[in-house]
Amino acid sequence: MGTDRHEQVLDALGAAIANGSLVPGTVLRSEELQERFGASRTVAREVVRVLETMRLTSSKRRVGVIVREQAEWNHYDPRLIRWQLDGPARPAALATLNELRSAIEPCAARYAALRATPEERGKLGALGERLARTARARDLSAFLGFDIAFHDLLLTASRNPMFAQLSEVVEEVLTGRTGHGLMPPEPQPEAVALHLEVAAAVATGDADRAERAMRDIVVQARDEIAALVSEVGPEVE
Amino acid sequence: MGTDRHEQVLDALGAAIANGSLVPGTVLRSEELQERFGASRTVAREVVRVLETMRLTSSKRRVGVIVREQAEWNHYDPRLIRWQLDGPARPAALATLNELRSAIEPCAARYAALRATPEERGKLGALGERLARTARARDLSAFLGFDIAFHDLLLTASRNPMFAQLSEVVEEVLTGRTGHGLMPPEPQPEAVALHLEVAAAVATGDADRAERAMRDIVVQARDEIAALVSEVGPEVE
DNA sequence: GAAACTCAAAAGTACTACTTATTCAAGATG
DNA sequence: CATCTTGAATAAGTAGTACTTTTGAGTTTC
Repeated sequence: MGTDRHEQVLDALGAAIANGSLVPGTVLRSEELQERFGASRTVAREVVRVLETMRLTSSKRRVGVIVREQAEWNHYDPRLIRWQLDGPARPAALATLNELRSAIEPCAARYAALRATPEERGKLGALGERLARTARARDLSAFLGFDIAFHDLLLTASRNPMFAQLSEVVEEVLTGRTGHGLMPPEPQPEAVALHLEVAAAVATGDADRAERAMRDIVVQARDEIAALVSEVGPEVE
Repeated sequence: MGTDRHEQVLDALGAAIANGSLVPGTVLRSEELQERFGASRTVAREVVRVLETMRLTSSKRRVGVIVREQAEWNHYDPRLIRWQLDGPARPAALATLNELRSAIEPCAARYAALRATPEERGKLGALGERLARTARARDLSAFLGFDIAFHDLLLTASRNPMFAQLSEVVEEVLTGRTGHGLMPPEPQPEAVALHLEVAAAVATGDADRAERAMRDIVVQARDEIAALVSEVGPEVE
């Protein structure tokens, strides 16, 4: 297995902090952690080190390991994102991530139009076509797959490593959306057209047009979600 | 001192990876690391653990510690950002970070208009005023301070922890810009007016207007930098 | 030549001993 | 009585040794 002792304990303790079971300010002693998780001193120490670099905790001599305020956490750590998505705050986490992606993607589209390789431009067009085909066929799961591939490729082609890293986030948001009834039962023709528009703009290197089309996409998604959420009431922070 | 052994070795090794001294694919054995940095086994192991969680390295039994590809790194880790900014790739890193902030801030302005507390709205207006005053007085360093405070407050008021975390990034970009002659010798009246526009839009809760004004700000900054860089030639990736 | 088997190398785990910094409190000093 | 000093207790930090597990690579066997 790829799950050694270290990872098990890290997941357990990290998730406990991420989902609020261990409120900020809580003080843990490393000896206490060894008992609670049946881990050796070595494992406990290394787990604490990792949590410290994720800024979930800070260690002080003579005091112990202190759970930090949420505002201090490194919210971009993939592990933390995972823990939050798997916890009770999943809806709030998805909302946060969706806001992030809606901010990034139009800008990523712009730079993709300026910097994508010829291969990437071609492949983006091909993905757009497949997107349109699966939409017509109402094959929702295939559509999702191509949608994710489309957005991932665009982020990669932006040649900005910080944008590219958000592929996982976009994938999570897109799948999370279809999985929770936050998507119409069949892909909207408008959205498909906009994807083709983005691909065309990238193909011709039209940065402004690519950005505008992608902004339309995320705005549309935002409005849809807002409409659906308003029926239930907004999520608390 | 706050600099214990662990941190020293982490900084040394992390920086070496971040600035490319240790190219991806390089294999390090933990024993080798102990010698090179004169560190104990404990320290060497914990440092490797941390680098692993930052996705700068991966460890495999029977092989060693492998330096990962840049694309796999967690580029949002504050430490990694620091190492890159302090290394030879500083210009490229600043460009990447500037693209990130220019993507985020308009969106952050939108949500700040929707979710800021009354106190925050007031304080933002006050900062806008001080910004205008120092601009008129041509006090560039005071202007920078208020500028940073303005953008930080806006990000915080967006109530999105992932946006709020980028305060450090914005601070770095803004200071890096003035520090390297990438700013006019005195603040541009247009930029100041746009900041006041953002503050006014947030005060009245006008999301669209806040987003638009902030977008104008980052676009203006982008064009200025592009104009100055084009004289020297574009930075390589 | 392919599959199974063995061996050794290096990371992972565990444990013990020692060092250092920091808090808290008792006691000295003004 | 207040304040400063000192020291002891505590918990994290560092060091080192011993043992376990995984796995890549060479070797044997069919």
